Amino acid sequence: MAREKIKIKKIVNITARQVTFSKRRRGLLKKAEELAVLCDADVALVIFSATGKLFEYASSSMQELLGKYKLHATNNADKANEPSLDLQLLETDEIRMGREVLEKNRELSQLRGEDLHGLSLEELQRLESMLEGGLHRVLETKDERIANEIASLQQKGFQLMEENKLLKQQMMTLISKGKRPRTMATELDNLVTNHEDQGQSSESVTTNVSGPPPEDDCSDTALKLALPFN
Amino acid sequence: MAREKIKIKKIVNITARQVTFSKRRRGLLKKAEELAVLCDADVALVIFSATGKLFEYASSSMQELLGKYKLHATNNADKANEPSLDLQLLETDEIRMGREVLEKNRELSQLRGEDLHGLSLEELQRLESMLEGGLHRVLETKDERIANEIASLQQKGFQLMEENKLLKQQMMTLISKGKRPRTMATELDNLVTNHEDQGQSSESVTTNVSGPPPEDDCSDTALKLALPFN
DNA sequence: ACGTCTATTTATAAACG
DNA sequence: TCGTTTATAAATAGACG
Repeated sequence: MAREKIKIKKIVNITARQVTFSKRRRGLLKKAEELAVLCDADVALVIFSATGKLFEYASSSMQELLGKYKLHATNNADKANEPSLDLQLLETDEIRMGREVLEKNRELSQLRGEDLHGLSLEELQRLESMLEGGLHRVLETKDERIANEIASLQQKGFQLMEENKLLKQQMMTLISKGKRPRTMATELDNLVTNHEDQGQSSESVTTNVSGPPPEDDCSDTALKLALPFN
Repeated sequence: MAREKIKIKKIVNITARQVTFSKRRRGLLKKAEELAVLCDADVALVIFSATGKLFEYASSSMQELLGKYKLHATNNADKANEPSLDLQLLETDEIRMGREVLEKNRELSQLRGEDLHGLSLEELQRLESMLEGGLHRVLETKDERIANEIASLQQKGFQLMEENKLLKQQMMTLISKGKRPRTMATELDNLVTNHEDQGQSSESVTTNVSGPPPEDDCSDTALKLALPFN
């Protein structure tokens, strides 16, 4: 309900669908709560995303509400059916779930290309475009992720080079002054504090620098810093 | 949300509360349905008025949805509570099947490329090769099927050409002998019996030949015979 | 994915019949 | 208790970062 009016039918673009889902979901949950508060009503709202994630709101205990609902539902159904319907419902639920499992398995094995012999040409086409779409989106996100990792590595590498340059300068200064470290701790103190005086974009680096084994040379330190992302 | 802004707290005036309830209830039900349709989500909404009247919406079967909800709830609750949380419906079969459905759904939506954000690079690679494999096999069987259809069509076409050639010869023979048909039936009899003496692989054709309109020329007959496979 | 912005569409509070 | 109207508050589609 904004910029453009939209038809109320499944949004085809997956990204747009997910965005709309998260916006409208929040709106719906909010309105459910408002109704419960304003009008002193009992409200239970259960939402499953297409991907199976669960979102819920209940003005009181969800269990309680669902129990109450079940009473109403079975009461109304009893008018048409025999009274022992509750047990029947449970059975059919199981059966339905069993069917669902079978159906999902068939779909999965078709997508894996395992059980294609009963399918018409049209169904094969449908499978094909579904697989192509999925593959396309997988490659997209993979590429994106890889690009990010590369960029991140480059960034870290650049920071490390800067670090190393500074560290070498500090070393040279120390050496040229003829100083000799009394303890490793004090030397490191000097390195860090001096570096903070000169570096501008060094917050993240200085945090990482806390307490490296003094025996390591620079390249080894670089390796350690590059590791923290998988 | 109109004329005046209102605080979200219980409306004291009873009449106003009931009016607001009926308005907002309709709005909420509408929005619940919109969310389900737009985003392909499963939505269940249960509303009890303060007076105990029931209003509900479910994008599919309410029973199914509530079953699904119970599974999620028990899954999450099991982590923190002892398993005896839900006394009524701890049928292990149901829960196991439900878990299976959830799992299958997740897999399916990943294969469709919809829910890729939680995945590692390795998992993406695995998805990619699975999709590629599936696509490969689908294309294979599709190509195979298409090749078969083409070969079949060519075969039939060849047979039909042979048929036509023979029919024309028969026609020519009849005409050159100066014969004139007394009845259509006898002429057709001649055509068919003569043809069966010479043709070898003509079973399927002769069965189709029963009772064609005699006004048709040869090309039209060929058209009719070419139809029976889709 | 998530937050922000903005132009529009929707929902709705109050009033009236 | 309803439906209708109307002015205003909210929700949100699309765009951007």
